[in-house]
Amino acid sequence: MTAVPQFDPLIHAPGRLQICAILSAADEAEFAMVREAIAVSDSVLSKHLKQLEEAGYIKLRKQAHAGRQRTWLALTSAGHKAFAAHVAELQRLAGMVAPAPLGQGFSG
Amino acid sequence: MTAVPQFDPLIHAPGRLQICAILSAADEAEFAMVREAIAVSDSVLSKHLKQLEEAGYIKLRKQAHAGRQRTWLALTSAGHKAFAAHVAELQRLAGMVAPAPLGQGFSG
DNA sequence: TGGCTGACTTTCCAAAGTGGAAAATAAGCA
DNA sequence: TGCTTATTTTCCACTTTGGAAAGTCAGCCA
Repeated sequence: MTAVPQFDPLIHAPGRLQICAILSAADEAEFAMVREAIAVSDSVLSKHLKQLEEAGYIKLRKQAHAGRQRTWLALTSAGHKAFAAHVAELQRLAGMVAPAPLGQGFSG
Repeated sequence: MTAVPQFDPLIHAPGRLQICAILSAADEAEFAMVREAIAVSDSVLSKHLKQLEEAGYIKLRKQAHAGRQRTWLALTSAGHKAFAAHVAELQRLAGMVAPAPLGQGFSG
């Protein structure tokens, strides 16, 4: 029985899960936009990004040539894969809910 | 943009998410079975269950008439609802991923 | 009744994770 | 050089999580 999956804690943490979700939906997102989307401080977002980057899940692109320095975030292919895998696990959980009346032979 | 959901931390924690998943799949599950399924110590499981119970998400049934005392766990309707809602949020994330054929070639 | 056993529950404590403020750093510009 | 904007680091507090061990409770046995 493999019904109970084990998640990637790096992605599972709410904040980072949200970051990944945003990046998964958009090709790229700006630091400030993400920070506001998940409602955390600069420092916190920066730390999350660092973790994701060190894991090779995202890539930071600093666009500094237009006067202002701005950081754009994007999932790497590894990041996409990891996130997709995590979501797949989650969907397996979802599958446990939807179907229905299991749990009949649970007397042992 | 409401693409970024906020999760119920009580359910989102890996251990408890797994507990809920198990209970969601079965009508009832035994303490020891769950403890082994999620690979934690008695004390840890007990504490998780206490939290879920205090939130009204699960109910403990002590069946002590057959000689040994055994505790059976089951989600309450509130628990089912909360878990389903959480999974729905998760599926919204999944929806952000699914559309595209990921996993093939990502030159990111 | 007293003691034993099995099945949790509680207490105590260490380790990890998370969050924010503030200082530090980087890049471009006056 | 000094200012400004944008991010990163450091420092620190708080919460969560996990396990070991002691405690509790119910039923059995002598």
